Amino acid sequence: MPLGPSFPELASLDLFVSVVELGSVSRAAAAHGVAQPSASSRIRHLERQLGMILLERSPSGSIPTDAGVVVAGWAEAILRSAHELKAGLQAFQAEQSGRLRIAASFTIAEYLLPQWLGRFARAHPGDSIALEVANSTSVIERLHDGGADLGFIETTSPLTDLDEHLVGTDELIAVVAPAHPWANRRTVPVETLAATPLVTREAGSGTREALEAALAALDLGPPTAILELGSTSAVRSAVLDGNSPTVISRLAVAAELDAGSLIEIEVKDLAISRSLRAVWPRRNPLPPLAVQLLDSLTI
Amino acid sequence: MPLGPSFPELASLDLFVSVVELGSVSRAAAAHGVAQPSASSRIRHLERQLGMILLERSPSGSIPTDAGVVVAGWAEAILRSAHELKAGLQAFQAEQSGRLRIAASFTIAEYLLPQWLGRFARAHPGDSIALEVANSTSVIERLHDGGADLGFIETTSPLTDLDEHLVGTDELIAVVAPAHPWANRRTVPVETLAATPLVTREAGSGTREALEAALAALDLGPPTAILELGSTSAVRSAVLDGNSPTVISRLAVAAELDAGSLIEIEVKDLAISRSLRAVWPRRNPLPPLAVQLLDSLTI
DNA sequence: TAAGGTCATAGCCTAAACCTATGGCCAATG
DNA sequence: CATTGGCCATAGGTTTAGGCTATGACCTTA
Repeated sequence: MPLGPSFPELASLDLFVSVVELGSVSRAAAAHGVAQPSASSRIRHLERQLGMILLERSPSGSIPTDAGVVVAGWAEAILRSAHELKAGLQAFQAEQSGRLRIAASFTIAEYLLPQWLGRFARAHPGDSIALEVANSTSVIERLHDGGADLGFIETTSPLTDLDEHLVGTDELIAVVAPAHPWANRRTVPVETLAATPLVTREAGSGTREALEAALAALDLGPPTAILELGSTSAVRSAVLDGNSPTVISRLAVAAELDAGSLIEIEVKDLAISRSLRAVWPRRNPLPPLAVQLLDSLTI
Repeated sequence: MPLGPSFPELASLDLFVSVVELGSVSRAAAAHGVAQPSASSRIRHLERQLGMILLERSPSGSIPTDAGVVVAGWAEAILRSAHELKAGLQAFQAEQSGRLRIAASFTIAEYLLPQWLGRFARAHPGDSIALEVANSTSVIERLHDGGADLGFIETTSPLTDLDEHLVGTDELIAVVAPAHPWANRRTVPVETLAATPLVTREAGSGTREALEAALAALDLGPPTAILELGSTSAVRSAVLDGNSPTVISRLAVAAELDAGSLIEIEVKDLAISRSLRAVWPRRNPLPPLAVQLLDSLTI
């Protein structure tokens, strides 16, 4: 669902948070490289959008009202995510030039790395990090041919010639919308799942292949697809307001499970889990920046 | 630090995520209530800002490129926070009209409630929640005079006539920037802390009073203030690039501790911790919506 | 009392964003 | 094979939002 037409812009929230931090509109304006009247006007516009007074102006500066303090706290959460995106983008664009070159698989790059890189970038300003997103086999290839210093992959198979470090786990789980009949049962036999039309990713995707392999191991055929979509997001939102289940990475729906907008269904005898590992060439010494990144992940 | 001049707007990211979810620019445009060419142009603008192709266009719709999938995942994190702010704002503005009226103290409203309300609002669309922010004694007053159904406070004192439920803990801790001499020691005696000029909140603030009370209990005088600031944010950023310690709520600096941009200093013999409690009038039955909210906090 | 900081207002101007109308393209359908 | 109906892109015109400079009113501090 869209955010609505009169939602404040990131730039305005950013400016407002700066005002709160720096204690005056003028200083915040300077920090953002705009003229003071512009900043003043933006803040007033923001106040009208939100329908509340955020700052108490005085000739000696501006301090936030009670409402302002609260809104600033909320805005900071948004800005934190924005900085994470920025860090991720910079890593993306650095590509070949970085001091630390990371290759990561899809799921990790999408749901975990932004947070990790965001933290890391704030703690190591000035260090540049390059990020390449690929599938697991390509990640390993990049490590061997020297195109990357550190890799992140999800895999079940043993690794040769690579040192590794466990950084998390992922799991494929069945989920339905709260209105679905399964939502009250919370558990179904695997045969029922296999016989139910699912929303799925397209044939050939890692998620779908893992599911089909797990079913085949139980002598069950592949599930029929009632809807076949090209991205995890599309699958998720189709399940959110549709009435079909899907089997999807837990990481991709963690927020929805938390919020209760999707319900996890336990499937008896079906457990598809993958370790998330940091990997690097056994012989090459790990660059110092990589060591620090790994340290920051294990604290 | 500001986000930079050419950071994508929230509206553009929102639109792009919709395109990924809905599978076509046209549908996303309709969902956002703008004309298709406008949406198309916004997306192209976004692509030029980020310096990468996000969508693969075709006469049958648009699907994200690899980079697009990753960026969409990152953008979703920002939008999640934005929706939390929106939920908080709506609760703020509902004020008297809501079906569930919450009164919360500062720290909780700023650092915990947005997340809680964000989840809750997504799981209970249509229910309106009113939020009032005040200090702990006012919160209790609001419960007694019927102005609020449910309160959230941090307190150490026992409560009369109120039922309560523990929802977390807060703690005042000493922190310094990584460049500060204490950063390597990680621990100092309480006498040293008491003798060191600190960045503090203004006199009368809850944080400062709690610190002074804890020091007084050890027969130590109040700390001298090298800098006295009117908001938690201001204190935090002063410590971030200054060279003085502060004593501050752990919740307020959790992200910075994670990132390593602030270092926690253990102070021997000094432990100032407060329980965070949900409270409500003992006699009045808790409204059903309040029960559901409390349930969602304890899962 | 003068100086230096605060924020607000006024007036102008530019640039960005929107809309409607149109055209090219492909896929599904008769 | 042609037609229809979805998709996206382009063009041109209009509006609006946001920026800047210049100025004024106000308070604090030296």
